[in-house]
Amino acid sequence: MSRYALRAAEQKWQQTWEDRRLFEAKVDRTKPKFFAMEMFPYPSGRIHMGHVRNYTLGDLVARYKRARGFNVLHPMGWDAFGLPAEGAAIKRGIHPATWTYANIAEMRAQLKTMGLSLDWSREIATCSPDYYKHEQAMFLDFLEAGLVYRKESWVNWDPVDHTVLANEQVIDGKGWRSGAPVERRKLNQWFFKITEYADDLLKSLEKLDRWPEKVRLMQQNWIGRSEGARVQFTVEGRNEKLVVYTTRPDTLFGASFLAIAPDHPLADELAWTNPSLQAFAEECKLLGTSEEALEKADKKGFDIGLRARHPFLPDVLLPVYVANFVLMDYGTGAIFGCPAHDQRDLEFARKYGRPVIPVVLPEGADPASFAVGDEAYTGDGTIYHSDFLDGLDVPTAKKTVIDRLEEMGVGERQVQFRLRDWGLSRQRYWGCPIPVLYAEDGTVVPVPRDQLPVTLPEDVDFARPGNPLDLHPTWKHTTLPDGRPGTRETDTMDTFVESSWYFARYCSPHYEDGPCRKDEVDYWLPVDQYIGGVEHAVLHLLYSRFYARAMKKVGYLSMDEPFEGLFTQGMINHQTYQDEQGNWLEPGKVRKNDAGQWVTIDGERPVKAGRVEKMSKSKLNTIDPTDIIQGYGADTARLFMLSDSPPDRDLEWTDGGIDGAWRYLNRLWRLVDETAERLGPAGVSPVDVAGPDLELRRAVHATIEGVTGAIERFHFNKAVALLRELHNTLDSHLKRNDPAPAVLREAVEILVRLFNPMIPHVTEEAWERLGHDVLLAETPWPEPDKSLAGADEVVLPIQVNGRRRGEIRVPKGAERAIVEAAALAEPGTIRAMEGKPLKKIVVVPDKIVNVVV
RNA sequence: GCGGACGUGGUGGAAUUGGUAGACACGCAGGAUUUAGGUUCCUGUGGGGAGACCCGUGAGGGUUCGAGUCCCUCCGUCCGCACCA
Repeated sequence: MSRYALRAAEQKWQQTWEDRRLFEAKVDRTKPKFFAMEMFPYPSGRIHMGHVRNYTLGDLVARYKRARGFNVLHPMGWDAFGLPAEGAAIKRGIHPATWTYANIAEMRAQLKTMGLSLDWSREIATCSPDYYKHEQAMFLDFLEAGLVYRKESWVNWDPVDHTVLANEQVIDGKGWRSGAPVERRKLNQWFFKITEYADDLLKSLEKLDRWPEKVRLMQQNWIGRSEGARVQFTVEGRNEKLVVYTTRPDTLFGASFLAIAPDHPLADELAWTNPSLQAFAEECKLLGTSEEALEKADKKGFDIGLRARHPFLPDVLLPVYVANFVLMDYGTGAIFGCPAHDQRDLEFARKYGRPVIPVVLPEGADPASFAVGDEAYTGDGTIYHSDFLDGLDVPTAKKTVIDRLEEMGVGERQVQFRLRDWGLSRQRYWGCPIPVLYAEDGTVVPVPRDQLPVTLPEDVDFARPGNPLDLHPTWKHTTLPDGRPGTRETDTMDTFVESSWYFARYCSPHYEDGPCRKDEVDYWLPVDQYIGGVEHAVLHLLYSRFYARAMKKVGYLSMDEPFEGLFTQGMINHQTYQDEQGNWLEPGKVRKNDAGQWVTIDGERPVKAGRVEKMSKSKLNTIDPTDIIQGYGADTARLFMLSDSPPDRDLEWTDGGIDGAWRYLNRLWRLVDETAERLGPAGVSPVDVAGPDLELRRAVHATIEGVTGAIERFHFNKAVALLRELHNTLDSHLKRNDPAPAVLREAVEILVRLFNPMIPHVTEEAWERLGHDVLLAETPWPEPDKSLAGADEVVLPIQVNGRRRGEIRVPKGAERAIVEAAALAEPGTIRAMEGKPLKKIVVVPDKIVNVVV
């Protein structure tokens, strides 16, 4: 069978599956359901290797579960809103919709060549009004339920993309797409109240036992729960109190100053009359928030002249600073500084000459001489210098001091989260319009439901910078329900909103009357296995968990956690190449010369082979999946993706690897083709075999068990290895003797069946060649014959003092005395014992024997 | 700085609860078939030694009859978070 015949076979089977609507899912309460889902792609134009890996993994799971008798839902769609479409519009003068739908068509065709067991009848595109009208309706539901609100706030402004970014989208102080340093701006923004669920989102992580530990930890850190207290300070000459947040109220007696954020309301107010304070605050805001900047940044403060009274020490007045290291959006935007027990406070105190008063005495330290040097003491110990707290340990002191603050009415216990509400407003065109209107006085008026969807205008000018919706001459001007003139909200939603509920839409993708049909989502959800990249560990995966809760609250869903099982795949890497000038070179433009050195393919210029890195356009180390599928077939690409590297680890793309997969497919086909005539009739199981045939049968059934277990545990590389091992075993049987036809048929068929979820085309072709009428895709997963599970005899390694010296063959489950005798009689044992007396003999039944002398 | 993961041949990687380290591949070497080869087949392939054997899972120590696996110290690589009070 040539490679072109293989390509033809792939098309044939893809057509057959489609014609028979094999993968279209329906509710069937007689079967257990299984919802297999991979992260849907952004329609950028072409699929890349990351998609191939993702969908190969998901398809293996879906096909395997189907064979195991599950009613499988395995859908696909398009995360179709997003900024690149506007980029294309600006650059090439194409409307974002045109560009997006053309990309979808292209990528759908590419995906179809992979032979995925997808239910294409459920395909969705989030940029379609059929999708986003439900998103708008849900927005109004959330608004009524108090889960969405609007407020003026400081936002992360991306000066290149001209839009606001969520905190999650700011990486090292830079926009996650543009890479431009983010600026701070004050704008009216819509927010999802994700913090309302902060506690639940955190606690429920424990129940997600089929999620990677790493992802749960990242979310835990992101939500960032801390327990502490709010403490009020009275400020001399002012009426209102200054409230600080602290997790160390036990160190209150060590306080030597207060500090507030540069954008704290008090700082803002004083800056009006104090130009140098204003200058200082401006300087702080300009300071980058990048890693390096923070590393180098000095602790800086500005004494604003106010004095705050210590709540327990009426004689102590603490100076109030504006400090560059205090953040407005965490806690209250104000802190008390206790230099002895906090490193930042210490640096600040040393610089501005504030006293350092230790109040926690480390165990074993001398209270008379203990002093803090360059490092603050943050450990446990005994409280001292602290009046009514003296002698307590740290946890008890925290409790005691908060109780006292509460009694005095100057503070309270407070749980604080690092998580902030999800700002969803984006000043962009290609997104879901936020369905609200504004009266002339600024009052918010929800768009009446019978006016949904609010669709995007098509005649848009992308040439001018800024929000095209806002710049549109007429679109935003409209009439309020009561007849007064009004304007539309011109911001669109963050594109993470669409991906936060698409799993629910898949359950009833054509339902008109709401985002999802209750009976359908109740049957299919939650997603049993979700597969995608770890880069979404906090963004998408946290938003979706919030959204499921919100949808439950307004009555659409019955569950909280959308993804019961999560698997995060590794990246695809490839070697990088550079010429002498440092220009990146494509893999196809370099080769190894006879001396084994890398050179350019033409001019013999030397090439520097660099690190193996994630495939990226900028480093030109990408391989186009379509080229591989055209040249070697989808099964080859799929087998390569599953071989060798565990799916959660990075995979290095190599030509050798793809050749290896290709050669194996041919070897598998050859086995089927060459033995097909010698097999017994289909459907007859071998019985009462002995000798080599029995051994072969045992290997076959052990492989069924091994492969099944490996797939269940996502050890796909192991599953491939076990199958190749069985193939090797079968080959050696074929060479040494002639297996009985029924035994040979069983071995070949099991090999083909176990390989089917990985390489569905060639195995389907093989199944037909083996004389079956029923499609392999409709054939159940094989069951191992338990009676073949164990051999009668086992080979036991014999160790002497922990070193392997020989082996014995004994009946399985042999008595200890027999095993010991055989072990001690083994020539290798006798030699290694060197006549020394036996001290001890350890026998692990059917495993190992260790003789100790 | 904080949190986490990992470290096994030339390479990717195997090794249920501690029980024959290197499965399965890639690569390499030698051989066979072929007009040819992105072909197939055979043999070998952790290091040392002619050999019985010795040494080997980042380094060092420990527990154990037995450690890649468990404990301690150190080194290195990668990932996430980062002035979060």
